[in-house]
Amino acid sequence: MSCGERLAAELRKHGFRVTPQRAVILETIAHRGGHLTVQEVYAEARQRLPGLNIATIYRTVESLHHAGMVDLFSTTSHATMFELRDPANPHGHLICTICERVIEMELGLIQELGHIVASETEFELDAHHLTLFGVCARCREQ
Amino acid sequence: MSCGERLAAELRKHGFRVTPQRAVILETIAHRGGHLTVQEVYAEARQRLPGLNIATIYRTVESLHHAGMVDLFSTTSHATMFELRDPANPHGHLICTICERVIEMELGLIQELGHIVASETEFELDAHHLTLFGVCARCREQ
DNA sequence: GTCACTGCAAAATCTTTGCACCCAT
DNA sequence: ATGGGTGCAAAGATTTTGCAGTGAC
Repeated sequence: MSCGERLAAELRKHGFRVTPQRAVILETIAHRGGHLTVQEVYAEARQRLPGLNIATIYRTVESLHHAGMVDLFSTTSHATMFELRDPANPHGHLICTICERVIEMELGLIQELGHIVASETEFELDAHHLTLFGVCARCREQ
Repeated sequence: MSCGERLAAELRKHGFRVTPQRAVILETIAHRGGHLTVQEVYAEARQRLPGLNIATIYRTVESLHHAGMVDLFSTTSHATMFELRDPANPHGHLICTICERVIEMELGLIQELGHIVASETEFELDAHHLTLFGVCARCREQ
């Protein structure tokens, strides 16, 4: 089963119809991987499917988010970012407030942090989109 | 020295002119305390100083942020939030992704998390505006 | 055939910017 | 008197929404 077919099956499993728009959007997200903004997906996906409207991207991303297929997170700038949720690789994000680079954080570390926070507060971190802000090694040297 | 005078002195120390607009904006922030959006400050401060423009709030907040007097952080919705930086009480934020409530996190906990992250990555968390997303106790019960 | 989905256009937010005037220093 | 700060208006960017038509099921 190809990557596209797998995603289509995933869509149907969640009760979504598999439209050309959604196929292209999902393939774009899967192909680019990592961390994307709506604008980035729009720029790339419209080349593969001219006429694709940006409102469709927003609605698709929102739907996929509700279905648990993508995770959303905020960056220091104003755009909302998101990525495919891969059950095999849950992770978090370290975002550099200087260069805005996004670094992935291992599950083990997230769980460690989650346990500490849970033990000292009544708060339960979401391991699937834990996002921390700070300064990366590269920017700290400068 | 009153609260207003202290903030005015703080402004001058950073090389800012003390205008009526800035005085009102700072007093509003200090009075409301905690976590505010630009729109919230605008709504309240314009009542005290009619004619106050929202662009002034944005410019003031940006200036104060550069001077280290206020911290900015992102929430799940689109508005940027900020608060006065109080050197006597550095802390972080736990934001509930369901009710959007903002809970303060103690410095000790932040430092603990910061050490762990630093030891396992090359990333240095900013203790003055560490923000974590998750689900608060109240929402988890429902 | 249904109705979820899409494109389009318009609007709603949030934020930034150019410019002329004003006032804190 | 200087130039940093402000108001105003306009633009920019991101995101949402109403509506009519279309295509996946």
